[in-house]
Amino acid sequence: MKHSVVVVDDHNLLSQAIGELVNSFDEFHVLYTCKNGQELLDKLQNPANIPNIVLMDVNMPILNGIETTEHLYQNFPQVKVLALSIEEDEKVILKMLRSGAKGYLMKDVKKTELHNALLEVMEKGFYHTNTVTKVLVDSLSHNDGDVVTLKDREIEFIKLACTEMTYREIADKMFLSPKTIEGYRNALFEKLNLRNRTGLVIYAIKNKIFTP
Amino acid sequence: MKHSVVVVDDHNLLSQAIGELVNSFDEFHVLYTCKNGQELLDKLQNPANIPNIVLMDVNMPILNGIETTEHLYQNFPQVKVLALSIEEDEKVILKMLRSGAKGYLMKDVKKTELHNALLEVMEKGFYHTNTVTKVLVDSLSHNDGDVVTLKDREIEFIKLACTEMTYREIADKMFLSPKTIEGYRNALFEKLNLRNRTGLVIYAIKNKIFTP
DNA sequence: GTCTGGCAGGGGAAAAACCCTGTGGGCCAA
DNA sequence: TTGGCCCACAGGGTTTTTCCCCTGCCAGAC
Repeated sequence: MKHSVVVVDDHNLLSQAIGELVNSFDEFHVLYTCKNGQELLDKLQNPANIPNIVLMDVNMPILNGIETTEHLYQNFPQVKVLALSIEEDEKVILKMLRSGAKGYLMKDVKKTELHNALLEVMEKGFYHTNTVTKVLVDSLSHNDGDVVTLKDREIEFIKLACTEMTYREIADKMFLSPKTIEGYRNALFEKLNLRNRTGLVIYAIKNKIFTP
Repeated sequence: MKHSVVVVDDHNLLSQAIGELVNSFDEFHVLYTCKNGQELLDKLQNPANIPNIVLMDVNMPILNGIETTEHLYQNFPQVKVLALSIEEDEKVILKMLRSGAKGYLMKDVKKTELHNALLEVMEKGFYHTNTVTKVLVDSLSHNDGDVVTLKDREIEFIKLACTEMTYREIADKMFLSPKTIEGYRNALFEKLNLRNRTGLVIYAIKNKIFTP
């Protein structure tokens, strides 16, 4: 009997196209496709809808790949999740794996590699490309002790610093003295290792505190 | 005889999956797939490789969808380009259409809509979804006269302004006087309607001059 | 010739960046 | 209870950078 696969991706065309691809493999067939995590969880209420493998996009609206994977790991541990993403961001990869994904595929993998991944996941329980393995190894040596945590008020400030407002205007908006704002700024420069406001803006965007 | 289609997308899996989808339509077959615009142009040197339709991703490395479409429009006008993208940005859509694309599909279209689009492009020569039509109509009322064009040297400056360098350091790097750099900055502030460097950084990122 | 555009400078006001000090409230432990 | 400590907040004062206005040179285009 063929192994069942569910594709979760918010882009209709992609989920269908990937589904088509999966169906072309002898050992697998697509049970159904979903547009987001919520839709998948709804479907899984019916035991007949529980697949062997979920091919999950990371970036989705409503319920994203990470949250959904976490939920699956808690409630349907028998389901193997393979993450599928264009993201090469270390943090995202690690988050997915921590959430319980059995593998992480870049969207530019070849058809044969997808086939391989599906086979290996069913057989060994996991599949990791070289890229992902490297990220994992790096994350060990990488001094991950300096996980900077920002306070709510600091984040609020950063967002305002990403506009054309002067610090004086930001101070007014936050009902604080300009001097206090300087304090926030200096603290952030210190702990994020930045030289000036431009650095702060780039940091904010990189870390999705502010989205242009 | 079936109409020939070429898929251009930097993500291997996606191009193959979409190819699979196209092959499932009776009236079409995939000639080959490419990873970027350059690869396509290379292929087209051989007349046997000229397809009826190109399904082109907009975001690609090396030679992007817009430039490639422009080139095709100049040199292979008989080839119909259908843009395929997750981007819903008005500007991008307009750019693609101005470059000569015959249609613009969001990547979340359904299989049947892709089929429709392919059929219509072969028959009528174009295919536009409601979204795209709306953008076109909007672009008429929208004052699109202020299409700001930036010079090469200005773009070079903007990129450096998106770092933590001071203007003096930027001047050194560009082998110019700090005063000249001020000139660039002031000209940009003026024509982009900005107040300060932070505004410039946000502008650069929004318009993909600089990617964090 | 004139005109435009890239380049460069002087001078000055404003903002940003970097010092160091101080207050008052909450919290914890002697 | 009290003294010590941390922390958000705020002020004084100074240097550096940014921002703005106005002028001038020179080469290449018209």
